[in-house]
Amino acid sequence: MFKISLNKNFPIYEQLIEKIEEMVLLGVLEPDTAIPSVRDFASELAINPNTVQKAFSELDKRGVTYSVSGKGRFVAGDLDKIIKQKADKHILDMLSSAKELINLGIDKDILIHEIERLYEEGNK
Amino acid sequence: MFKISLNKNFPIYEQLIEKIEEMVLLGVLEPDTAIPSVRDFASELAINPNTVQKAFSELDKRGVTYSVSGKGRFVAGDLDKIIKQKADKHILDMLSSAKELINLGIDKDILIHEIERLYEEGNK
Amino acid sequence: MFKISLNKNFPIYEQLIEKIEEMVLLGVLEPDTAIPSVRDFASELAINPNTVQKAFSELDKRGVTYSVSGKGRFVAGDLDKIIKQKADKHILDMLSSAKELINLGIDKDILIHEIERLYEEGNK
Amino acid sequence: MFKISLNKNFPIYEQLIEKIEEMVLLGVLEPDTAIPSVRDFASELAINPNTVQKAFSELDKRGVTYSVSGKGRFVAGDLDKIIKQKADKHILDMLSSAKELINLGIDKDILIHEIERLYEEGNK
DNA sequence: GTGGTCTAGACCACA
DNA sequence: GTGGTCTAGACCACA
Repeated sequence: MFKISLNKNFPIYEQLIEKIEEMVLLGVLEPDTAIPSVRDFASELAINPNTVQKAFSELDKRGVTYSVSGKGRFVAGDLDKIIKQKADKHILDMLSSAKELINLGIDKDILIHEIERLYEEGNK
Repeated sequence: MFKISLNKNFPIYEQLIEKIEEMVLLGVLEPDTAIPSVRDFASELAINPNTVQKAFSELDKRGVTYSVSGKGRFVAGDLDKIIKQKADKHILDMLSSAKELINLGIDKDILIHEIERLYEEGNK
Repeated sequence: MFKISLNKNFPIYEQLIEKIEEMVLLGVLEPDTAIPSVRDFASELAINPNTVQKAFSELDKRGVTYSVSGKGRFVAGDLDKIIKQKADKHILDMLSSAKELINLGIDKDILIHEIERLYEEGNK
Repeated sequence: MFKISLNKNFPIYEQLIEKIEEMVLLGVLEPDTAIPSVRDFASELAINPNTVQKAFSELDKRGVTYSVSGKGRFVAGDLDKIIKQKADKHILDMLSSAKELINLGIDKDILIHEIERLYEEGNK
């Protein structure tokens, strides 16, 4: 499915949240489709079911998934709002880094050039 | 001096490291100038001296400050290398956010526009 | 496990770092194997858990070990880089002593003879 | 005269001991010659007289210097024993580093080659 | 007075 | 149970 890193400072349940959210937002998991159960996830990734449960609860809270008692858990039908929120957050993160770079005296053009380079690579 | 947030996910000693490093790299604290003692810092911010000590040790290790046994702690004389490292790290952070934005389908021009706006604000 | 000296000029946490690092680099502790917990170490050696924690944090930072939140601490999987760094450091130390001996007028052959004797002893 | 580094972890009084001892053992300061007074040293190097005093006491204890009350402090007349001790200590240090290198699997020839290179450089 | 180390013990996030 | 952070307070080397 995907890899869990046992790296320090990055809790497993947060990695789970991030990766599942990513798969949902990128369309790998389609809206109103069922996702694997807590047990399946746990045994597949060899991690504690409590950890999976914690990640799922957070995904439900964020509106990325919803659970139907007795039937399982599904990808949310309307993801637009979540994508919007996510994008806003990343914009803020990006500008926060950019601000630090301004403070260090890095020129604007260097930043813009780096971003354009990133886009070009993505289009290859 | 500056404010410490008591958010559990942002340890006090890391906030200290970040804020002092920022003041040093921005030139608020001048090279080879003494910084307040462990005890002064602790009482000023109403935190434990050990917590300050932990932050200071890390700043020493990073080369931002150096301690002189029995005399106190001083801002490092040569900060160029550290500024370089810091800038590299921020570039990577910025591109990481930008990459997420690409994946979400945000157009390049929006990112660049945001960055240009940030620079303009800084120049007001 | 091993002995801790209470010499004031050789902090306990540094002794811990050195001894654990040695056991790791010599292969006594195998890669990706768990090492005893902070609390076990502390009670075994009759020292404070904080002191063990300090040593462990440094070992993590050096890449000798890594900690998994909630699960414990493990020997790093890839030690090659660290062994290389360690060897470089010891070469410099050795040459530093050798240089002092040159300055004192000790003949080169005496040094080389001593080193060859050391290797022969190791091969017995 | 010489430079004092305000580096962490290397007390000023120990730097003094090392540098004066070096000058004596290398013959820069001749046997039974007077050395500068505590006051002269302190003002010359801009350090605390107590610190100089502490270094001088240690040098006396080691037999490198001797003080004549009312007349000052002099380089010892017979330095052979001290040179011998110093050399023995450096041999042990060198072998200690060499031993670590053996443990890390470094070949003997590399060590010997490094030492020979050091001697050649010294003879240039 | 200044930094560095250590102990004792509490509390929290995570699994 | 495991690691990480923090407080309170002691003691030491150094200047």
